[in-house]
Amino acid sequence: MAGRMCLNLLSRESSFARRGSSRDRSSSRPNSPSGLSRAGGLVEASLYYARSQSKSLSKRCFLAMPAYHFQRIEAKWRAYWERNKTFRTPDYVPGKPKLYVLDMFPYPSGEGLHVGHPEGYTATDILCRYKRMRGYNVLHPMGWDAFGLPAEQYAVRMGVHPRETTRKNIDNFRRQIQSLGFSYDWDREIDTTDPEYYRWTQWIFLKLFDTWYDPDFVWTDEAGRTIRGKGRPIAELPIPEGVDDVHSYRDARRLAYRAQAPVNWCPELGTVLANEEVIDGKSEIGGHPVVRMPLNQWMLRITAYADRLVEDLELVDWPRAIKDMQRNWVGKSEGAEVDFPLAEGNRAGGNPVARREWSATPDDGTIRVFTTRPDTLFGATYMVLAPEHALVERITTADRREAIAAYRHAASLKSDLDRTDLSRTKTGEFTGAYAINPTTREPIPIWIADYVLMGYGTGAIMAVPGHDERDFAFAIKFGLPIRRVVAASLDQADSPLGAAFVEAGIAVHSSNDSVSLNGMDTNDAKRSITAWLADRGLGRKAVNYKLRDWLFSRQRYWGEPFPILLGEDGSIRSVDETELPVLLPDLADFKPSGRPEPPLGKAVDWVRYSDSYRRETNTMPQWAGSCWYYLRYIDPHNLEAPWDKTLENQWMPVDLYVGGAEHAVLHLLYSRFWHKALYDRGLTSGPEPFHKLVNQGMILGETEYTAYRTESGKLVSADCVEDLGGGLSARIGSEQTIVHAIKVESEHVIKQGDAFVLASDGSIKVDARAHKMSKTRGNVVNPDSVVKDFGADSLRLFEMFMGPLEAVKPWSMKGVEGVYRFLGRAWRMIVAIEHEDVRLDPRVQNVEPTPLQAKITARTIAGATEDIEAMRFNTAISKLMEFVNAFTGFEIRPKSSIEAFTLLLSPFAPHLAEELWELLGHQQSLAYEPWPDYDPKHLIDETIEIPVQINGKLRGRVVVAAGLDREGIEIAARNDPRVASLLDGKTVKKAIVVPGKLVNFVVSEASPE
RNA sequence: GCGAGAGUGGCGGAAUUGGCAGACGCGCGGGACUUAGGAUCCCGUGCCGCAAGGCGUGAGGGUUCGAGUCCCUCCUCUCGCACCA
Repeated sequence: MAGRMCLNLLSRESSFARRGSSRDRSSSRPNSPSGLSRAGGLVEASLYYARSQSKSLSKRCFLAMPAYHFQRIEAKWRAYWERNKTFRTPDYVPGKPKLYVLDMFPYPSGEGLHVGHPEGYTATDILCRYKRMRGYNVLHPMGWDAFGLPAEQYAVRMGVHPRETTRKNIDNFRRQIQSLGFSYDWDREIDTTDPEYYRWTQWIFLKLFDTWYDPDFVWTDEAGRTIRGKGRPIAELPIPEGVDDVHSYRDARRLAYRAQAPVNWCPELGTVLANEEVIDGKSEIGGHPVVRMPLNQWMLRITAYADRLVEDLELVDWPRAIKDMQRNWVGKSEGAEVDFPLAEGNRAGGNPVARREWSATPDDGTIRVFTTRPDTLFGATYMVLAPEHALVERITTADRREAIAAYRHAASLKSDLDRTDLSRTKTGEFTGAYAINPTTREPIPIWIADYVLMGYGTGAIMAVPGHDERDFAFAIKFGLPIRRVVAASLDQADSPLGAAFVEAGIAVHSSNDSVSLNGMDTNDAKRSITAWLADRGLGRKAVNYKLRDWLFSRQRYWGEPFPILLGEDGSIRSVDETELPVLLPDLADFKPSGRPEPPLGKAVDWVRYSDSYRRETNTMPQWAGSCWYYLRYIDPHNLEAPWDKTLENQWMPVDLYVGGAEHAVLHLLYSRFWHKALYDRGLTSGPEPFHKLVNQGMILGETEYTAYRTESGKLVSADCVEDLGGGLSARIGSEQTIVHAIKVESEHVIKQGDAFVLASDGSIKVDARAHKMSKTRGNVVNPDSVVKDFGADSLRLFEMFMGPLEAVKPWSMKGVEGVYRFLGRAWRMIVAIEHEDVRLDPRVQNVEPTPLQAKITARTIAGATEDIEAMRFNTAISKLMEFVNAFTGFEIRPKSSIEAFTLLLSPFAPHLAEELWELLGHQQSLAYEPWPDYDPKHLIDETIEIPVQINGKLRGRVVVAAGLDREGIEIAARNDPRVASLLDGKTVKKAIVVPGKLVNFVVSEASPE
């Protein structure tokens, strides 16, 4: 039976298709928006229907013509916008305020777009379309972040040049993005791999190379802010007397410098990685192991800007979480540096803690430490050096040499992963040497241990086991003395320490013949002891950062070449600006060697610049291009400069920046750093690039129900299942059994209490959750298929209707159908469906709205406008739905209301709205039509319904005049029959009347009868 | 462990400053139109209850005439950081 039905349908469809195609030839342009012949509409529409929807929606009726044919409509208006350059943004329009709305540009992967991309893009597009109608000159560009590892890895795997794959991927991304009808100014499209783009990336690098940071320079910027510290031209760097090698002196102080540094080498990826790209000792991309090795690398001195990067977070309107992450990443901590003299130096005689001058670098006989708790100095009972610390070799005593060497060797083999991931059991070795605690003058043993990191502070610590958890654990393990020097109160000065007491408190047992901290609170104690140390040249206030300088070179092919020449004599020279861009040489073999020599070394002719200079063969990391792309959009075709300064001043800062939270500390910190360096050099007009930042939440796959089954087929309740690393297992009785996950359809699951269980067996709990979309899970939703089945407008609408933009939320195909139905209802509200051609529904008439209609229209305009301004697109859409629900019930639909609705709909579903706008008799695109207005008087009700409560419980409702006073409302409430009967015989102790809100009678429980 | 955020129907989610909990959509139930309906339209739908009514915003306590919203304690989940001295 079903089969026959199908056959019928198919034959009907194919006859339509035949008819369509014969007409097709005679009509000049089926997609021509201007050529929407009213008579041709039917044929055209059915042609599209039969062709493209037959598979997915074949059973949907199309006899009631013309239904909502999104494919015809969307193709038509995309072509219209493109042909008319509707969204081309003039550099400047007199009288129009500017608005710069930026999306994080995508990395064009081979996978194509996923539904997460259009989430942020739709949000910004809605806002841009809205603001254009509000009279703003809106800059809304798009481009491609196309250098980087994945393209190269893919190219290596497939044996195609990355230039080819990149071009193909960009074309595909552009096609997909354009299919969603975003109002980008495509004339401003940029591509970071375009030599005309990366020429300027190299140019900015040269600026960084030409800049040194003067931390004490106090200056006032154009906004009148006083700033301490400035990046200044290297030519202004003062060269001290007695410096012969000016070149080396300068090179060591540039913002871009070469240094031999221990780096994160990832053999699998064949490149070094920045600290930010290493997670738990593994590469962020791919999760490959990373080892530390010393290499000569390009570094960017981001640490010079650490303070300003933190302070200037005050200037921007960003989510608190992102600001916290950045602050955390910079990791500023204030404390003191303290010098501990080695005890061996003492043998020569003299006072080890005699008054002396503080030296910039500690001498051989001194271990310098950084501490945030100088107030606990009296409790330092031993010291620990990082295994890599330079002094270890020298101070280790002969009898400890072997053990120390073994420990250092073992530590060097450990990857960062081993050092952090393994249980926090402390290991270490005693060096045999002692240092002198400058406060107690006691000799204290010096250990090495890998819980002290060479990369932070001075690579050495004073260990205060009484007041630091790590030191406590170490002291317990190795039997080192633990001394209390802080107590919660004075009477606890001698109470034993069962664990480290790390909070602030009162200093105890902290005095010698020249200083006493006893009785001071922690803050005072810090100040006092720091002053005492400074006075003796033994210490000083100090600030430390977790932030490291940015490792900026990669041993890869697909990146920007450095505009740098290396001399035979080891000198470094920049390429002349006029020689930019330094083109990436064509290489047939661009595979990484697996060793730290970059593939560019294979371009022998390219490398050889002259007899005495060869080119730098490292390339820049992927972040380089994205650090400044927002500036290039402003002036994308400028051949003379990266951007015109007047234009920069006019457009910057970016007013709204929308993208994923995964860039919280990488891209967003790096680009702020570049922007500040450019600012210091007078190249940008403000200190911060992005004023308001919004992170869209991740879109998860559809909610899945998972049950668990043992290998013998027995079902196991989900709360017994645990993941013990290797795989899933369940505890049944006393036995541990391997289990497997099986997918359960939602109709076989019911809710019981707060858990889901199998409908067939309530004792078997089932996991219900949405997972991240991934290829392996097979839950990835392809926007192309959504566009094909439901149209771009439906996709856009659903992306916004799912929930708040910032929230993580699961995808739902049913939800897409829901908004698709809404668009269909909107269409049928305006378009006559009983005719064969596309024409206005006769109920849409040029008449005055009724008071009710005027009220609904005004409310919809007011509500939707407010919601769009606040980026609450989900509730804005629900208000449009309410409008449609109301107006489809009206037999007469005033054109003015219908037009207002169409304009309100247009930012969300622009294709459909343009089509309706044309149908309503307008010749031009609605893109610049003024946003609908309303008379506020329609928002005010003449009568309102007020809830009446008795003892806080809703007992009735009364309708009263809107402006009625308290007494009037109370009388009305008392007169409500139901309320009156409930109040009968009871004593009203109090009547709370909130005009316009509610009435609450407080009555005594017992009635005095 | 530290930091941030979030827990509301079967599901996604609404709910100015404390003032009618559950807008809107999905799903589900019923009906209409139909040869047919996975189209469309109409009605219903937090839970318990025949009803009257009662109970309901993770749990417990508090403030208040009144708490999803404010305060305290706890639980769960998500994200970020994680031996940073």
